[in-house]
Amino acid sequence: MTGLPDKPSIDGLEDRWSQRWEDSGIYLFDRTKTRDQVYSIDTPPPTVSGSLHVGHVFSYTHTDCIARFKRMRGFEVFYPMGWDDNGLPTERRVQNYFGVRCDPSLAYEEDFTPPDKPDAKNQLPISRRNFVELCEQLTIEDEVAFEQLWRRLGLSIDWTQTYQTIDDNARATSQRAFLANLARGEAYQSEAPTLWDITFRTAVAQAELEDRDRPGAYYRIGFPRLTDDACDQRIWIETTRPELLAACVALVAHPDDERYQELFGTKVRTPLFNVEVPVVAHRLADPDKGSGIAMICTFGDLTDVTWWRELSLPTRPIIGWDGRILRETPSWIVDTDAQAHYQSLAGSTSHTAKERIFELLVAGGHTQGEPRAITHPVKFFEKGERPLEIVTTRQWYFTNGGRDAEIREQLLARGRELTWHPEHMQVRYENWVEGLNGDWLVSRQRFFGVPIPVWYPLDDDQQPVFDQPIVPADADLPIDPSSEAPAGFTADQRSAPGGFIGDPDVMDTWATSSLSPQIAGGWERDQDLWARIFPMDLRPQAHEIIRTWLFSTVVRSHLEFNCLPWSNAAISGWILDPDRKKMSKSQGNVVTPLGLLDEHGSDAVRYWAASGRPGTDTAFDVGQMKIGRRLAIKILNASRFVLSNAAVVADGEVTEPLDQALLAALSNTVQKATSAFEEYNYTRALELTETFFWSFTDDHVELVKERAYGDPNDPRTISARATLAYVLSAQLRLFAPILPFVTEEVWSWWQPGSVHTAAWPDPNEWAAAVPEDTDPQLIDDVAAVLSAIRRAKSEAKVSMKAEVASVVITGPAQMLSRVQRAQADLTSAGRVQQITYQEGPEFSVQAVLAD
RNA sequence: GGGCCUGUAGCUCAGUUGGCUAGAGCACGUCCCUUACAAGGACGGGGUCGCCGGUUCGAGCCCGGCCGGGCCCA
Repeated sequence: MTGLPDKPSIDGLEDRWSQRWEDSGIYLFDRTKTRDQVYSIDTPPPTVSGSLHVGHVFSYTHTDCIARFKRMRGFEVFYPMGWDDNGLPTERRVQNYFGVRCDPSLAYEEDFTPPDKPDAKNQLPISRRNFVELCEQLTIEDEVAFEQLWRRLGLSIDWTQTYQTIDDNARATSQRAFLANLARGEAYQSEAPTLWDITFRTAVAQAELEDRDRPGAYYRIGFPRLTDDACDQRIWIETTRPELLAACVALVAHPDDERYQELFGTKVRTPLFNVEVPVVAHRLADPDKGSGIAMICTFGDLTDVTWWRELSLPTRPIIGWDGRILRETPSWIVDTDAQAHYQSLAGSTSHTAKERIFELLVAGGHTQGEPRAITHPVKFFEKGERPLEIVTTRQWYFTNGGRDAEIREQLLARGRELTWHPEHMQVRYENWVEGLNGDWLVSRQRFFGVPIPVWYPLDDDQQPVFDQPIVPADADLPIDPSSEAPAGFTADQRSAPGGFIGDPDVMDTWATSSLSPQIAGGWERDQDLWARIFPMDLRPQAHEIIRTWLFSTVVRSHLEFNCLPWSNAAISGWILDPDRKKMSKSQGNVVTPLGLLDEHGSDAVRYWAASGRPGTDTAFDVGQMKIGRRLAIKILNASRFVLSNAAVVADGEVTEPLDQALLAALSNTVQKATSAFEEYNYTRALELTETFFWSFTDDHVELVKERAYGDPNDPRTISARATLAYVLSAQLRLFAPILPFVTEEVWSWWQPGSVHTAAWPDPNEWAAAVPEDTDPQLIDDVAAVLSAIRRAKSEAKVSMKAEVASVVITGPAQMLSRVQRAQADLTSAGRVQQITYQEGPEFSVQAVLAD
């Protein structure tokens, strides 16, 4: 006990207590505990190449409230923090910051120092390993700042369990898991049509797609029929991508479409390029779209890919990896005029090619009218700015149920096995899994990521033998195949006939972050730790990454361990700005988290965060923080009052009915708040606690004030003080998960140890002090009378100290008898000279003020 | 187009398995400088629970339709 301050303040509590918690190590994970005693949390690693915003503060607070609750419930909480520094955002920052770019073909330079003056236009090419080192260097600075913010916010993280998604451990874990998938046949390579971002020049997975509405136009193109060369009967199709005409492999209509029945099985000729293509039928052709008949190209969209695959159509690619029309005239264009047409398009972007081909179509009379403008959804890489193309490349995939009904069923079952908070978020998982249209494409043609840990032998013609990948030994992980040689080879055999090459690609960011339980929990690195924490208890995260992070983590765990990675998923909502829109970047940057914590105090900001229910989007509301701040101050002041009455004598006998009723009401509150917290509803728990607290300070404290000030040997005084002590202790513990700083401060005034390692209150804790038949209703009845007396004074515009000559209370007999048992407290709190009781059906109070 | 969530006081939100006269805080108004707290406190006004219909003794809650907002997926 450090004694009571004269003028308590909540300012400065954050620095003081976060330092003490660090010094005393109360959040460190105790490795002697076994799995059943542990509560383990798979914390989302924030992306470090940006800045934290209020949305982070919001959701991380939710998790911390749960962590603190579980800790007080007696669990040993495993609560690590990770930093997600792997991936594109960091790459771009490093390029700009240091003026370098990654060239994986270069060799590692030992003592590389980046240019003094970064030249953004003339970036210095460096090896992947050097590039990665710069990424690590830059992200460390961010991570320090992030950690400080989290400490300031009061997250009860074990800072010795921190990881980065690009550190040695994460890379080794990611590669180890990849190799395990490879050995079991769950990772495989395939040469296949792939969604491709032409800006970043990398493959993109289904999970990274987004549809954006873009203006486009239907171009009408006539295809002459082969059979009717006598008359000019043409098939008119409408397409939004006329520039792919040279890549056309067929026309397609719905099998039931009456208009085209006679055409199925016949052939037509592409205008301008004179290539014969069949007319085919497929259920995916939409009779209501355009003219109901469409051209199939290599590849205009994903439906083209489906048609190509299901109808065994030829492959006629004309788009290169840079998104431009291939320069070389394709072999299937044989006619001289057709070749000339093609050459007039070669090398141009799809935009230019589109304009050019329209001119050609007009000149040749192959089109009718002007293009018909429309707005249609176009697929984009979520981080990209140009429409995706589809190109055929060799890529690595993980099985994820997208092509295998059995695995899909198993993963759907995992989704049902998981406990979702709130429940309805499971639907998003189901929708996603049911809508998968292929396996998980994990290879990326980027640099700052975890390298795919394989090499390929080169044959005598220097051609890689892709189906015989060379894998590293587990002990050598992590490896970088672009700078290290596989066992049995020397470095100078790289790229030589009979030698080897490394796989140039890195893995998708999600391929590594989907292993966050494995990375943080020591899988294959620290089996002792792993056995104590896995499967984990909780995955907290936002709802927009259910399809990515949550799903991919379930996939990896299912494949590797045949179980769920955690039993609960708590999905947090978003922060909305006052216009009900998702808090935008510009808004978020104006309101910096640190500024908020400075201005309102951490407890106040946490209060605001905790008032947003799990899964519910919440408005950014400074008003709510002000309420939180007021609550924290109120806790300080009320506690000071309670403790200044030497209420520390907690073992005194509780004899007064009012006190007993209060303790009974407290038990109700504790019981309800506990259930709410057990259901991850920290908002409800807070609300219950807060409601009890305000009636405690407004009514109970006022009622017992005089009695508490009385003779320390008077049983009535002892009862008051003992009750205040019970109630204060319980309330501090109830508030502790939400308001860790102010509760710890008050706790330190009179209790040993930390409130955060104290036991969560039990509804039966003070049962011995409360007779069985105690009715907590007494509290509400007395409060109602007190309130009526105050109303009389307020209406008379007199001070609350004013004397009341007489009070007549009318109400049902049972109520009157309850009030009567607290009469002495009532008369002293209301300064009432005389109380009389009158039985009646309706409750009413008549107060006559003294002169 | 399909799915999910959501609509309650001027604002932000509670409202348990359907159950007396629908709650809280903020804001607003009136009052009170009271020995825990004036950056406080007491008291008060304020709602056709989005709209229409149905089930029920009884609907903010359950069912159907419509309207508005949001998200996910096509």
